[in-house]
Amino acid sequence: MNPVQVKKRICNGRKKIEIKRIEKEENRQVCFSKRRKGLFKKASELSTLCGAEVAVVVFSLTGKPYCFGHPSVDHVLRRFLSNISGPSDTLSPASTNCSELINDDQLVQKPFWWDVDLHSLEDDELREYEKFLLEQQNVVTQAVQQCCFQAPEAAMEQIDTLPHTNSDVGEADYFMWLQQEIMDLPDIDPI
Amino acid sequence: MNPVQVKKRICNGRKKIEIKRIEKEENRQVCFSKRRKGLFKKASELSTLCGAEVAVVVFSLTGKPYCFGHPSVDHVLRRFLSNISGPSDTLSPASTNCSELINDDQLVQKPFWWDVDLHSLEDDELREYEKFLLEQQNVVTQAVQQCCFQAPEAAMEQIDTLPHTNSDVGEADYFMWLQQEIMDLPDIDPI
DNA sequence: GACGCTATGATTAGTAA
DNA sequence: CTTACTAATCATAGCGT
Repeated sequence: MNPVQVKKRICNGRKKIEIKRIEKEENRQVCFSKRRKGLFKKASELSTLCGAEVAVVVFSLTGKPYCFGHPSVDHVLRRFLSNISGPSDTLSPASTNCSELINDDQLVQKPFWWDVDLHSLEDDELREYEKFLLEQQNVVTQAVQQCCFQAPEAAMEQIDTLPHTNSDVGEADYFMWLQQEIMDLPDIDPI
Repeated sequence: MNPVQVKKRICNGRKKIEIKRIEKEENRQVCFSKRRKGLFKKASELSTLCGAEVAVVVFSLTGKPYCFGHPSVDHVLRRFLSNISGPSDTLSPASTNCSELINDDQLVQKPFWWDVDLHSLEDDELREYEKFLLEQQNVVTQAVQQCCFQAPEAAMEQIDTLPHTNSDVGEADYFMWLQQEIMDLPDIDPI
């Protein structure tokens, strides 16, 4: 090994990585390939060591799909989807093989689709989510309080002036529903 | 630190791992918890660094589901399932144009995945959602108040005793994040 | 594109609290 | 069920091939 090579080797090694988008196209490509491989390996080890069922699905920026699963991607996704409820239930045929889960009411706590895995959120997304919760809650509590301590008609007006959510999807429907709720409930316990 | 402790510490450290099922129940449990966390972190890094879409679904031996996804589990799984099930799929049309969304950063204001289309919810689901918001909000506001008016340490303890969400998925991660948030923010305006 | 290399940072097994 | 700790092992960035 000559001195030049030694010097180069010294400059090698992983720098402390900053977790943000890699701008350089080629580096990003290489990093994706390596880390995808590493991710699949980790998933494999987890399933082997702990007897867990794992499925991983990855889409590259170019839209190419990669997947890993134990005992199979299909098996795990079917099991998972059978637990999920919500508007996306066009996937229901996939749940046919999960009778043991569906029939066992004791064991299965069926999480609603809005039961968020907060670990998956980036920091800014978490802050946005907190903000979202605050606003939504503000709307609900104020509306209920209005209903309890004032005339329902006043509550109606109040709702329209409340700070809304950051969602443009279904917002109108939400408030329509909320107003209906307040009208329908004769007695609401103050919060 | 007494000599006994020192001796024990010397025996610490990771042994060369053999990738096979961990027989000892407790060790397997701990290992699962740690490696699941690590797996999700890796997945998160992959999506951030390389702009990839990633979904990870894990079932523990006890049947408890955990999931991670960016931009969301649902999004990635829909895309995946629509890809493998062919053009005449049973999925909603909304899932077919993912690549367009991704490539058009300027035009598309990508809605956060929690921006719920409330109109699509059944009545009981709406009530559940309201309950979910109330509980989540309760946790957040009380925690923030604790942080503002008491010592952060007291807030930490308080958080553990707060009513949790109805979600078993990611609950622990949420509180982990919340605690981290409170520790990181030097100044929080009281609500 | 993929693979080999290697210093370095990241992960984690075993354990105790 | 978590969390902290430490040393041993692993993963990988930036190279070259």
